Parts: sequence; C-alpha cells; structure tokens
Amino acid sequence: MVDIVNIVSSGSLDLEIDLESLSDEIGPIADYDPEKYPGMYLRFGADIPLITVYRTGKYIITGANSKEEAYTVRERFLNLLSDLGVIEHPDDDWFSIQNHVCTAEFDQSLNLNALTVELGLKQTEYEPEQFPGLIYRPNSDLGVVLVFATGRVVVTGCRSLQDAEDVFSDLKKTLSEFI
DNA sequence: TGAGCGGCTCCTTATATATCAGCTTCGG
DNA sequence: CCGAAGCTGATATATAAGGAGCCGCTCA
Repeated sequence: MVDIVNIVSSGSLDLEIDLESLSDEIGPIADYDPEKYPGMYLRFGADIPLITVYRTGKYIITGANSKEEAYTVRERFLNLLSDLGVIEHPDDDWFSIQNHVCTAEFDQSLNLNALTVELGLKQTEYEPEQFPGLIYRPNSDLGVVLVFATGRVVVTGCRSLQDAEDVFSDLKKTLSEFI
C-alpha cells in the first residue's frame, strides 16, 4: 500500500502570455517576480496545489495529493483564464501527470548496510554520511525508491500510482526472504 | 583571436523521508 | 554564563518549466 503525497503535472495553453499584466489582472493570488524566477506562481488557497505559469503558455502544477486534485486545479486555472479572456476554450491544451511521490512502509526497522548487499551494489546507493536513506533504482525503471532504517519508504519518479504500487510490491517481493 | 552558438548546470516549486551542523533561545 | 533543548537549513530523490551563466567548439 502506497500513499500519494505529491503529484507533479504539466500542460500547455499553446499561446504566449504576458505574465506581468496577467498577474496584475489576477491579483494577490498571483506572485510574479521575474528577477527571482521566470515563472508566475498562482495559488488558489493555502492547501491547494501551486500552479507555475510561464511566458510560453506552459505551466506546471505541484502539490496535488491525487490525480483528481491535479485535474480539478487545472480546470479551475483554465476557467479563470477563460473568464479573463486570455483563452477562448477552457480545454484546448494538453495536460499530463509527470511524477508521483509516494510513501510506503515496511512494518519493521531495517539494516541498510545489509540491504545494500541484498539489493545489489549496482542498483543501490547508500552513503549515510551524505544522506540517511538508501537509494534503490529498480531494473523496471518505473521509479526510484528511498529506503530508511526506520522501515519508511519514499517512492518517486513514477508516472502513475500503479507504477508506484508495482515498484513497492516488487521490492517487497525481492526482500521477502530477507525481512 | 574573437564572436557566436550549442549544450550543460543551476535556480525554483511541491513532497515524503532522516541525519547532520549550526544557530537561537531558555532555564538554572 | 553555560549547557541543553529546539529550530533551521543543508544533504538526496523525481519531475516539469524558462532564464542565467558558463564552458567548449567551430568558423571567419
């Protein structure tokens, strides 16, 4: 069982945007400081995913806890642009989920030095002086796993929740004899 | 030799995870 | 005034995006 903690998605409006005037029109929920970063930040509320909009019309949505939330925020964004007359149809772009960050857990603490050997040195990186987690890159190439001595796990780099679930269940299967 | 261009790296954002150093704050 | 406790920011992972800066290469 893995839980989604963050989803990164991106899309394109396929049109050039004047971020300076758009941020003025949107008001305080927009934050644009080109000296600091070329993207304009747009956040509908404190616990609502962040939208970063670029001059080229491309945008990214970070911080969603589900695929549905990412799509809902995208829809709200497109409706806002439609209301402002920036775009004509609130659905004429492409949009896709790019990354799932998930957490999972083994019900026991783990010896990461032994785990490094068990998983194979070429797929594993563990340098506790640099970072306390073990970095495991499965052959499936569906994602990357961070394993901690507490038994907690972070699965990232997955295109879908199914990929993250597959990565974690494969890891559990691989370690079924070990733990 | 220098201009120009392509490629690369870093910045920023979200998010869980854990461990260190360095800093501030507080009590005795 | 000093030790302890708490807090912050670094470390690493993935991913999209545009811009700045840097490096090396090619051609005039």
